[in-house]
Amino acid sequence: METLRERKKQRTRDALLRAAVELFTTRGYERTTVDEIADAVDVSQRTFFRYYAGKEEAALALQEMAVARFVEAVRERPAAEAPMEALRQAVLEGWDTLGEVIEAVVPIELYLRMYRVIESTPVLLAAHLRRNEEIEDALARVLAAREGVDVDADPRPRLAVAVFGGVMRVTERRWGTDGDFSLDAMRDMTIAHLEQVGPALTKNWRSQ
Amino acid sequence: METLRERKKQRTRDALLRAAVELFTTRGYERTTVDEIADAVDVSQRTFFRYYAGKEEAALALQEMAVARFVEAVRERPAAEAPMEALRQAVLEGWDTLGEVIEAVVPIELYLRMYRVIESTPVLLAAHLRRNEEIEDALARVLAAREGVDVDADPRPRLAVAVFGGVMRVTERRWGTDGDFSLDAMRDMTIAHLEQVGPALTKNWRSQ
DNA sequence: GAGGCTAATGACAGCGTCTGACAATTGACA
DNA sequence: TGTCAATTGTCAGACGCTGTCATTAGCCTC
Repeated sequence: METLRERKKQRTRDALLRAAVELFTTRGYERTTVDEIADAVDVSQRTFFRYYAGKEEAALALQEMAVARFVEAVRERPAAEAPMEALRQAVLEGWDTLGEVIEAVVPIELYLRMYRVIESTPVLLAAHLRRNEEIEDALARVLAAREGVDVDADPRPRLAVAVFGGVMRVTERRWGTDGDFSLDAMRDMTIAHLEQVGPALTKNWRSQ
Repeated sequence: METLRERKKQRTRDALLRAAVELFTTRGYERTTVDEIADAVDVSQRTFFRYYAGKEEAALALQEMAVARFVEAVRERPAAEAPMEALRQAVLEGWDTLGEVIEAVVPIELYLRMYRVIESTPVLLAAHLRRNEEIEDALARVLAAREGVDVDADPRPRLAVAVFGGVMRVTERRWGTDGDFSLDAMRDMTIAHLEQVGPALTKNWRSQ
């Protein structure tokens, strides 16, 4: 079992995250200060920075949990699967099991609201996109290993992952701005968009 | 002809940009302060912020010039061209005429060095990626108009642009880290990567 | 070409993020 | 229980950025 010290740390860590997300989703990211977050948990500002490298990191922490799950899912996909299909299956798995990961810390509802905050806050969106690139890099390595090619010499792993990432970004954005803001809607949109990539690149858009 | 006031403003604007890029590429982005930039041009810190919204904007200003050119090139492509081909031609045009745009303010050499600074500085890379998304949005509208489809209802314009953007990002990254850091190398790599997108998505990587 | 008008600048004060340093507190473990 | 190490609070300060107001400098009219 864990030591008392570790449990205490985990508790303040979670409390800080909860307080931060709560404030971000109500008052907005820019208009909540680190002092307010620290005060809400009754710790010093300095302590906040010991748990999170900055406001940004706290704002993206939930996303990070979901993403870690997704990358793990890709790693565990059967080696026989084609690269794009492995990514597709893993991301769908991710959406289906999102609840388990998030609910351990905050209600899923808060996660969804936080999503929109990220999308509508320039500095957060920027940080989110940069993080996406790091993930794409990791995924390219996984795919390259699966297929037995050199990720630094052969551009195909990175290209495939970049295309997939691009499609997912389009999906994310439409999800955040369109009407149906549910996990099911996200699932359906993911499938639909992945099916239309091919046609969008090659076919004539007007003949429809 | 321009008034004296306008010429003076343009001169300080350029001087600030030159000083900023000069310092960023030698001392590094994080380790140069706004005060240092302002001092180098002999203006107050407050004046710097009147010309550039922040350090970030000054760091990305050169990129911004090149990108504006590229978007304009896409707009002027013949309407008969297929979407992806229009993007391809425009970006190649962009690389070929880069010198004209940049040399008006700083030597092209500085632009190339600044490129690597952006790529290796987390906050700058993040801002760069977010800006890319804004550009992709604009491009999607252009393509949609060309093809006569609704950009909000039909996902294909955004998907096509996202794929193109993803490929360009992979190219940028390899360009910055690989050996040959010249505009010609960038040109060749762009062509090669665009040719390999299709195969990377559909074909079996091992049968080669 | 003198004077009034307006735009540009400088100087100053202040807020918020983030870091380093040191002292005080609190849990771990013999 | 007493020692050691980890965690926290406090303080000082750097840096980015903004609002405010007085000062300067170009512009335009009479």
